[in-house]
Amino acid sequence: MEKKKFYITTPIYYPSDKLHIGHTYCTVATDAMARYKRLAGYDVMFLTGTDEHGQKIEDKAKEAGVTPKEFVDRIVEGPQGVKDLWKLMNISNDRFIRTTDDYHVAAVQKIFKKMYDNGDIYKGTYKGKYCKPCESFWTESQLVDGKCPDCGREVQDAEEEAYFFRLSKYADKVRDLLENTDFLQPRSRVNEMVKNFIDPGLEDLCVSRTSFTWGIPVDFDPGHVVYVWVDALFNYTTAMGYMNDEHSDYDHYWPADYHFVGKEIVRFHSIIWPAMLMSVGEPLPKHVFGHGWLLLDGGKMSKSKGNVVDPYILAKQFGVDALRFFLMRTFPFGSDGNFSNELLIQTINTDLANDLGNLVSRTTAMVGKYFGGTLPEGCKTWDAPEACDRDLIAMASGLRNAYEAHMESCAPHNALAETFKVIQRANKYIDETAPWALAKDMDANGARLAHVLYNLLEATRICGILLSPFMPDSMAKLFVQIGAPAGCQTWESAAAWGSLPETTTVTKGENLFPRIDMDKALEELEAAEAEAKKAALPAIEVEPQLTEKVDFDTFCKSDFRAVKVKACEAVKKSAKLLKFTLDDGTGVDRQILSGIHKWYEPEDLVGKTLIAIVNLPPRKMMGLESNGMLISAVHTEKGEEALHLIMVDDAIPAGAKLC
RNA sequence: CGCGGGGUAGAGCAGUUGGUAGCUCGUCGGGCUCAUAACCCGGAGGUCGUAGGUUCAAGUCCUGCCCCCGCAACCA
Repeated sequence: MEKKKFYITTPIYYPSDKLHIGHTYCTVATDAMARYKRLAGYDVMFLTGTDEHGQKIEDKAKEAGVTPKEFVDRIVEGPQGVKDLWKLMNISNDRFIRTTDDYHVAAVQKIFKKMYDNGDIYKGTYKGKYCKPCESFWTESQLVDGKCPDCGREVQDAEEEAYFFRLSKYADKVRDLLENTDFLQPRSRVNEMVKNFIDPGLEDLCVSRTSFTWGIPVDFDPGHVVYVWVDALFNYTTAMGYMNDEHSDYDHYWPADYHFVGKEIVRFHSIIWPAMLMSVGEPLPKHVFGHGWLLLDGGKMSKSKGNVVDPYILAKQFGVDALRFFLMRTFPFGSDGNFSNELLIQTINTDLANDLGNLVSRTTAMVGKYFGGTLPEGCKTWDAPEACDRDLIAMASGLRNAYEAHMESCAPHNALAETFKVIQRANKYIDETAPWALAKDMDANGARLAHVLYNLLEATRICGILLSPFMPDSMAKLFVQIGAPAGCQTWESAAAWGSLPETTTVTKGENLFPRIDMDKALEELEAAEAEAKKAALPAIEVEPQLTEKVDFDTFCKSDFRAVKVKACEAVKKSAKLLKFTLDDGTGVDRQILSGIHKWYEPEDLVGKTLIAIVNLPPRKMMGLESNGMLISAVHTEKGEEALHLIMVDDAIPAGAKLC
């Protein structure tokens, strides 16, 4: 029988900046779901990608002095870029689409034309507010105090020729889809969409722009580019081969089973997307799931607040699997959650180190200690099971079904909670059966002991299978440690108690999840964040040039001279000051104080030829008189001030005037 | 203003179709020693924002009010 297909997507992310923990959250969730479905025997297609067009990217690229394509290339393909991040996070996407890919561009043009030909896209005028200096259109609601949100200047009414999509035509059908099917999940999002957007009446959607060029051109009307949502939303189909020959599995995988999206773009996916698909006559995706946000200190995470969390730092510090697990275990998938480093560490310690890691550790240690690593034959069965045996076996055997139900309703946090109940039950089982007591008389209790340990390995194995979509690498290690061969790592075997061969050999390996020292880890995190922040600063910065002019005479009044350092010493009790004794060509030593100890040691400067301005009025510093000022070049490097004394050719005699 | 979400033990959160209020951390006490100073058991601690209502029964349904957060065309 052919396998059932399952097609799931993440949003395509907007690469105007580095991705943060929020994007990671969504992608990890999608990945866990995809892996779960593969485990359960589905033919899975998992798509992610990047949405690379639009004004903002055009602007950012200009700022960086590169072309838009170069700009997105760096963020998508470059070091610590999008693809790097997904590789690091062990994301198992089958395909990756970039909206700048040729086949997608061509397909979108065809799609646009198709909707134009069938009358759902028409040419009209886009009325809005226009800011002349910024050359930007704004809607009424975007304005800040009635002024341009970018520059704060006055805006004026303006019209622009644009194409519109007849969204209004599909209002009733979309309403029906939202209200009477389980298309949009969780259910609470339905109200939000209907009340906010459909009830007030759906307006036609502007789907082209002329105010910028970084987009897919409308091929039959030069000057217009396709507005982002037509461009972006159809990625889910073009990546499968819709309207292009790059891929050929559109018929196989479409419609998508799930679009996982953040709650802020639910609207586009639940209203505009179905409407456009209706227009082109293609089947609708089965479900859109709008998940919650990760909040920081109860507020939104954003670049402008400067409070984004960097997944690279966390993964490096705690491990990829621990981070993946934390994200899925802690936050109810449909609602917002409060992210904190403390919570992350606590979750890792409680669930992974204390409960799971320790369970594996104590179990394998005992099999090693009491049986040399291999349990004897016959340990699978026991004639007179005790209550705790039955309880553990029942819980572990029933786990897969409970887990499956939660995964099917997109509640990975609950699936994990169920799994950890079994792990906790297993730890308790050790206390109840007290294997160390049984081991004292192996002749009498050896068989019972072997059975107890077998039960523990089995419970662990089942949990390991069900945790593997969340922590693939760690569970692979776990299977090695408990001696579970491939045949008993399957979905089927997760519901079949007793799958583990009786005489497999356990290997006590390294700790799967080391316990984390909270204070120390927080300190290290802080340091890593500070470092990252520093690295993000511009490499070299210099003071902006002055625009105010000085007249020539004023300039000439400044007397710059070459001077030679006869002696130089640090000023006592001063962190910064160096005292220079200089030959300025007059025959009388000149003393100048300069606050540059941070950059130079006095002994290194003796004999150098420097430049000083010599007709500044004398000034006292730390009780010493300074007659003039040494000239240096200053700039900022990675946020730190840098300074270089101007040193000139030693052939220049002391006292030579600069002009 | 509108719309959405939230207000549950010291902190952070769960609570599906209304039926004895749970979890993690912390705290207090006990047990165990196989294990990653981990594990197991028990105690203390909540008038479930507030005022009403429906009901034999409400954190859970209805109404009013108070406080917090988010959204309003491209930040998951």
